[in-house]
Amino acid sequence: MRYDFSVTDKKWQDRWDAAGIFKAQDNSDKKKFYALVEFPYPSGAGMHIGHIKAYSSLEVVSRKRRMQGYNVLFPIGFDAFGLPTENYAIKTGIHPRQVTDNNIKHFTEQLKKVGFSFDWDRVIDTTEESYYKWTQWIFLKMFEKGLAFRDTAFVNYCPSCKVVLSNEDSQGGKCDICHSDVIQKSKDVWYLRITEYADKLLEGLEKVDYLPNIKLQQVNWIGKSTGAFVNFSLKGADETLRIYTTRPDTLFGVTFMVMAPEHPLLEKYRNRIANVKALDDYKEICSKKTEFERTQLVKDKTGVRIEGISAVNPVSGKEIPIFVSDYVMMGYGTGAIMAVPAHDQRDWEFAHKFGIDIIQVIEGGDISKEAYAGDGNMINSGFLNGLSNKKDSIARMIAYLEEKGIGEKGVQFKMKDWAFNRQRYWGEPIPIVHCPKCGMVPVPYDELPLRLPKLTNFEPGQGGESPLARIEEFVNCSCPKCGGKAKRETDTMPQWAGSSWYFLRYIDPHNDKVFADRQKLDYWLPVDWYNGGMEHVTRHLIYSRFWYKFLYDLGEVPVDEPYAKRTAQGLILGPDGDKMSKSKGNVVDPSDVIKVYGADVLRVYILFMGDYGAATPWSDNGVKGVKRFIDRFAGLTDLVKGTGVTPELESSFHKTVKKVTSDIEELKFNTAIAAMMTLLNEIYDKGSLTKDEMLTLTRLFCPFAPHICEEIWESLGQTGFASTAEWPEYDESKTVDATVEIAVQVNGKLRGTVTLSADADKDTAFAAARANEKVAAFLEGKTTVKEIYVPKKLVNIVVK
RNA sequence: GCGGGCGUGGUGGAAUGGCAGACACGUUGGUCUUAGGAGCCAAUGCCUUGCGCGUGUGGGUUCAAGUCCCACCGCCCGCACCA
Repeated sequence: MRYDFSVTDKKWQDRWDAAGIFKAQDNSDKKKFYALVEFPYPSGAGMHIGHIKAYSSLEVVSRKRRMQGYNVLFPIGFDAFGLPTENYAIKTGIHPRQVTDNNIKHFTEQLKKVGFSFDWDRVIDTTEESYYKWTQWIFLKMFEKGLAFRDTAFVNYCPSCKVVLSNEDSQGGKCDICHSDVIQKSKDVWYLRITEYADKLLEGLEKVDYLPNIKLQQVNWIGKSTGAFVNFSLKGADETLRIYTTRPDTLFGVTFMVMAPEHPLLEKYRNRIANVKALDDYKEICSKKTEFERTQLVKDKTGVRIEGISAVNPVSGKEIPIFVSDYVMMGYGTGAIMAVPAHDQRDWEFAHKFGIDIIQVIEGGDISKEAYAGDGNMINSGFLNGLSNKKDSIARMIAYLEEKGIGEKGVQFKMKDWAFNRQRYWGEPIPIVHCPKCGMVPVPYDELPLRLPKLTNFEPGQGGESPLARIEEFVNCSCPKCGGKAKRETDTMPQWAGSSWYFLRYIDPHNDKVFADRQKLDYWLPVDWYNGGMEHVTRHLIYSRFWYKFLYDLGEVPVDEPYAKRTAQGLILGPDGDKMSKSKGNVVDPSDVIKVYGADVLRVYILFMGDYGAATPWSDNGVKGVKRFIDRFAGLTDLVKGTGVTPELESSFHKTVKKVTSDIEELKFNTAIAAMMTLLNEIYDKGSLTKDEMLTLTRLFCPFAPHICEEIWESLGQTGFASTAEWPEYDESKTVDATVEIAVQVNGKLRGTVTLSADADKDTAFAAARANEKVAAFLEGKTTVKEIYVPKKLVNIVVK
C-alpha cells in the first residue's frame, strides 16, 4: 500500500477527534486506567523533542489499555504560570495572558500533529481563574491548619531574578531559572510546612511502585536522621546551647562547640562577648559568600573563638571553648554542634587548625592522621567504656541524657520547609489580607478567585517587591474580619503551586462548585501510572505528594498516595551525544521530523532509539531506518492472500504478540518494535500472509503508529477504528516451537548445534549431541566426567 | 566525600547464570536504473583462519559468567561541611 502521511495523519487525527474515541467516561462499569504525564510549561520555543518522548510511553500504554477494554483517562494541560513568560512580557511588553494563550495554542497544534490520544475535553491551564481559584482554596486550607505561615529567615535569594527561591529551586547554589549564584538573605517569607509531612512522605514510599532510583532520591532528599538533642550549659550566658547529634555516645570526646554565624544567641549575648569586633568581621565575610562558595570550598576551615562565653561538657564537666564557623549551617539541626574531633573529619580539621584537644572515645584508626569514623570499643567514656555496639552505646547515652534532663532522642530531616512566595506578577495571588488590627486574615472562600489585576508594567520593584505592590486598588482593601482598612499580600505563589494538584482537576475539570466531584475522585484515583522526568523527582513529585496527603488528611481525597506507579524517561541527546541546547546548535525540532517523515516515524523512532529510561543520542539515520520499516509495514498489504492462519508463521505471530504485550508494560519499547521488525522480515521471507494476520499486526502496531494502522485497517475493509479494535490475544501453547536448535558444548565451549524436538529427554539429547561430527572430534579419546542438559537450550559434555 | 547507575562491534543498542552482539544504523559487494542519497539481494565482532581471541582491567565462584562475588580503572547522575 502506498500512502501520503501528509494527508493520512491529518485525516485520522480529525476522525478520532470527531468520533471522540479518546474521551474518558466518568460513569463507566469498565475498569479504569488513569495515565498521567507531566504537563508542559508552554514556552515560546514550542515543543521540545523531549516532550514527545516523555508522553510517548504512556501514549502507547493508554492506547493498548483502551484496546484491552479499559476506560482510560489520559489527559493533558498546561503549567503556565512562571518566570519565563513574565520575563518575555517584560522584554516585549506583551501581556503574559496573551503570551500564554499564544503558546498554548501553538503547543496544542503541535501535540495534535503527533497524534497523541489525549482527552482534549479535559485540558487545563493553571493560569485560568477557574483553575487557580482552587489552588488558592487549597492554600487557604493550609493556612487554616497552620501549614502556610510567614517567618523571617535566611532564604535563598536570586539577585538577578529578584526572587526568593526554595531549596529545591536553588540546588547547587545556582538559581534554577537564570543560573546566577544564589545568595542568603534574611527575609520575611511565606512557607509551607512540608516538614510536617516528612515522615508521611517517607513512609508512603513503601507502598508505591516507583522506580527504585526515584524512591531513593526522594528518601535522600527527605534525609531523615535519628540522634539526640543535647543542651550544653554555658558559662557567661543564662541559657543552654542546644545541639543535634547523630552520635550522642561520643559526648565524652567533645572538646569544643561550633555555632553557625547566623545563630541568634550571638546577637542576644552580643554585649557579653569580648571580641565582638572579630566576630562581626567574620560574620560579614560569611554573609558575602554565596551558598555555592560556602558549600564548595570545603578544604580550609575558618572560624573565630568566642571570648567571654564557654560551654561545659555535661559528662566530663570540663569547660570547653565555643567557636563560630561557617562549616556549621543555620538551616540544619539547631545551627550549633558539639565537635568530636577524634571521630568527625570536619571537627578534626578544625581542631588541628585551632590547636584544640582531640580525645579518642572509639577504639580504632589513627587519629593523629585523620578522624576515625568506624566502629570499635568505647574508651575514655566513663559508663560507656567497653561497649562495642554503636546502637547500645547510643541508647545508653540517650537514656542518661533523658534521665538527667539535659537532652533527648531526636529526629532531623534534611528537607526544609518550602519557601512559597515570589515577588513576581505571573503567579497565583496569595489570598491573604494584612490587617493592622487582626493580623493576617484569609480572603473569604466565596471571594475566590482573588484575581490577578491587569498590569502593563511587569518589572519587579526596585526593593525586590512584587509589581502588584504598585497597584493601589489591589493593595488597599478592607479587612474581611473587622472591615477596617487593610492591605493585601502582594506576593504570588511559585510555579510549583499549580502543578501540585493538577492531576486532581483533570478528573473533573469544569466543576465550579468543588475542585473535583468526590464520586469522580473515588472512581479515578489513584493515578495508575505517572511518567515524567528525573529532574522533577525532588521537587514536583515531593510537593504534589505533600499537597495530596494534606487533602487526604482533610478527607477530600480517597486514598493516601496519589500515584500508584512512577517511571521516568531518559533524555534525548543531540546527534553529537551532548545535551541538546540552542547554543550548541544540536537541537532537533519534532515539527521538522513530522514534516519530513510523518508522525508515525517520529513516534516509533523515539521509542526504538534505545532503552526508554536511558539518555540516547538522536540519529537522523536511525529515523530513516524507521521510515523504511513503516513503509515495509504498509507494503505488507500487498502480500495479503486469503484468510485464517499461515502455518509457518503461526508460532511467530503468537510469540510476537506475547512479547509486544509484555514489553509495553515494562517500557521496553525498543525490543517490542524489534520483535515486530523480526516478524516482518520473516513474513517477507515467506512471501505472503493472510488478511487475519495482517489485521492482527495492524492492531499490535496501532499504539505505536496509529495513523498508518488506521489507514491499513480501513483499506482492508474494516469498519470502525483500529484504535478501538480489540488488542490481539496470544495462545501460550502456540508460542513454543515443536523443534528447537540447541547448543552443544564440550567443556563449556560451543562445538556445534543439533535440532531436537522440544520435549526431547536427556538421553535423546546426548545421543544426538554425540552423533554430531564436530562434537565427536572433541570427545575422541576423552572420558566423560559430567553431562548437563538444559532442555530447549543446550547440552554440555564435560570431559577429561 | 556520600549514595545510585553504567562500561558489550564502526554507531544506537539486545541477551530469566545457558549459542554474546537480537533489532536497527553504518559500511562493502551485487541487482535494477539515464541516474541513485530510492528499492531489492548478500556479507559484515576481531585476528596471526584455529582446539584462536572477544562484553573496561585483574582475580574468584560455576559444568557454564556480559550477567554472581572481590579488588581496581573510567564515565554518568543525584546529594553534598546534614553534625
